[in-house]
Amino acid sequence: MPALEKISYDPNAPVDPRVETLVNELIGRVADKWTLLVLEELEDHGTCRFTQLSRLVPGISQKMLTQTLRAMERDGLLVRTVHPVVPPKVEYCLTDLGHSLGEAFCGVWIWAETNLDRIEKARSAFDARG
Amino acid sequence: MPALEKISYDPNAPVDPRVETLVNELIGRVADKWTLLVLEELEDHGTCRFTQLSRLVPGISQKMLTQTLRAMERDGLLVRTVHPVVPPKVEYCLTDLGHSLGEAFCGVWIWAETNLDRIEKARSAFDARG
DNA sequence: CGGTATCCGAGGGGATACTG
DNA sequence: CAGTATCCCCTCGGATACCG
Repeated sequence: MPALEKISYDPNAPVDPRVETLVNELIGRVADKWTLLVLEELEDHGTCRFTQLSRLVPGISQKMLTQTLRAMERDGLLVRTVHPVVPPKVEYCLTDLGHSLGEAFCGVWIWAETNLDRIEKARSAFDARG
Repeated sequence: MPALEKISYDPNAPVDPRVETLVNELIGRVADKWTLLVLEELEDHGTCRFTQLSRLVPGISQKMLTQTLRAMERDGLLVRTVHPVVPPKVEYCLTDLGHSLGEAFCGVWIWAETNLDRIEKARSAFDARG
């Protein structure tokens, strides 16, 4: 497992509480299930079209895909390009900011993969205790 | 900004789709707003009591605090210790697994702090475009 | 193809009251 | 102190139908 501890981050550093609230909101927004799945697919496949994404992201509805893509575009995580042709062609591509978010989430992704078994065992043990 | 790119992670590595689903569910579970805030406070302050946490986590209701702590205990992220005294005294303490999750989320936290301004500008620009 | 509009049910989550 | 129980609102998100 890569050494994440190398990251220098002082949790005791004084942080403006207003900023802290904004950061919490931002993380809440960005740690959304669909956002993460769309982010993953765009990282893996590069530029994608709408229908392509709806096939790649398992279980997402048209509505949620539209909402998720709009929110990500608004946050500057991806760029939406409309090609003026018939039939319509719309492409979605991650920005540098989007890629950097993907990299930031790598640690969590690795953590989840690494500890999946451990957590399932913890759950079984907890449930067994009643 | 620390080099997160040092983390070796091949997104093209073949992953059992069943495992992928479980990982996604796990991340969805763990990336919960209240879970992250409780995790942060326990990292900063060490072992805490129930009422102490309810004061530390801004805006959390008793109900959500109870639910969040139970879920985290079930996942093996923290240990709940009941001291048989009157008045009751219950202490919550992160496990190694809990700490490792906190470290994994460091990258996301730093990303959010680093890019907060950039995202607010992206939003303003998007909203201005109509 | 790439959406928007509308309806609707499940459940997330707050407020309040009560208990060992 | 550290919860549980109840009520209730209100948002999230799926299903369906329609449009440029």
